[in-house]
Amino acid sequence: MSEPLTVVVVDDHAMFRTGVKAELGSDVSVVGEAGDVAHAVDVIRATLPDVVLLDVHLPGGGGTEVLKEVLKRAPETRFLALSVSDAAEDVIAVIRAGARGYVTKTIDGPELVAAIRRVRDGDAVFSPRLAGFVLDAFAGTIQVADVDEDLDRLTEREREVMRLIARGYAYKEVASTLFISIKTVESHVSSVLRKLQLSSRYELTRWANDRRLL
Amino acid sequence: MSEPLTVVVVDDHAMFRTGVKAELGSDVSVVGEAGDVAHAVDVIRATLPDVVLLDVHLPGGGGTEVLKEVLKRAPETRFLALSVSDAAEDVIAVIRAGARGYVTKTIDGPELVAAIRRVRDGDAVFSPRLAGFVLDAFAGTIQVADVDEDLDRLTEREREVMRLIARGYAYKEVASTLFISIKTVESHVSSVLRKLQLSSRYELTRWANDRRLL
DNA sequence: GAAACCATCGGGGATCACCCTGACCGTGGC
DNA sequence: GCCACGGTCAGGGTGATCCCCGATGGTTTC
Repeated sequence: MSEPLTVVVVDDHAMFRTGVKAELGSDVSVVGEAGDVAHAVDVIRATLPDVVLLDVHLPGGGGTEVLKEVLKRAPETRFLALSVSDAAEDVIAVIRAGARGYVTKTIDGPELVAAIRRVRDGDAVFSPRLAGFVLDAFAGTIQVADVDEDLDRLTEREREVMRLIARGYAYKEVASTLFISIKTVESHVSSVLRKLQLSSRYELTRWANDRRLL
Repeated sequence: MSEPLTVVVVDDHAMFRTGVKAELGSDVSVVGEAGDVAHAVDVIRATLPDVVLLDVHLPGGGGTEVLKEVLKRAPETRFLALSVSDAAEDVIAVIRAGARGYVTKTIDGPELVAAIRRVRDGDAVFSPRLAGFVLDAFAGTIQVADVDEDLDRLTEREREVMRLIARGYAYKEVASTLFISIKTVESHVSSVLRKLQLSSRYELTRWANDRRLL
């Protein structure tokens, strides 16, 4: 297992880059480094490393800019985000942009080497606590809290009707599905729209879709 | 660290459930088990375990049904999916439904105990190879390919109109936003619906929403 | 037992969504 | 010069949506 593992380190603090290189030791070969977005893109394109260690907060647009630019041309490039931040929005943004992992800078040398190897092998690597953010965002559970405030103000019947309307059923289809008259459907829809402060069923579709109620 | 760790095992094979219980040993207390969706929901509601071990393929609707039902009433329940399948769609479906982890049945006892603990503590747990699926789906890279085929057939103006319509704007709102007449909007909407083979703006809203075009 | 909801309906009407046919103009290709 | 296409618009139609007014019967709350 002594394939040369090549890495580019992108971070705006030179001292930190030096520290990373020292910690990585002889198992990993740092073939390039950069301190801002433009240089990072150039260096990565020139060296084509196995893995890019990428700081999230970077002058010139942030780490996501580097991801976008590089992946446009070389989509197989693998990125491991390395940041002091453990804020959900940072993690989610960089994963959305295509990073294959995210670890905080509290990580030690051997752990970082292991993480780099796993990213190189196609795995995804996360500090345990961070993985939760990603999955929450993915499953949409983050927004669930404020859904209920609105959603709870609907009666059971209104929710039923709302679900069908949001799915695109016409009033008369809802009516025959629920064995009630069209007029009753209209009346429920009116209540739903009023309670949710929406003005049309199209907004309702979007509302429900955003909250994955379909 | 000897808090009682309670678990419910849901799997349609009784023999497998027995095997899991034996493997888990004394560190974990199996407070309930079930072999189909309905029983699973009842048992989980009755026992409120720390973690539910959930098979993906289950008679009566599949594991996602259990997730939906239980999370509706008890959103804090934590699920660890346990399956023979490592297919991307299975993994993604169950994560979307709210599972906090996914491991294959090739896992051994101690690993499973460790995974259960981590899920209980709020972490997300994945077999390394599977994490990639989740992140790919999250970053939207899976669907990008077939979006463009349909989307590219729309003209620039049609795309503009489509975006506004899908957001829930009425025809006349789109008209005044784009400084064109309602009739022109109608005409573009017709083209969009025809080209995308959709039959109403509700479907359009969902189509755009699924592809994150909003 | 009144008050406050909820679910169920109706009439009537204004507006909107969607479709069809047909039209005009400008750009670009052949 | 003709033709195809994209963007603009019109008339006219049908059915759907949404709101206004109302009504009835049932439950729960005080």
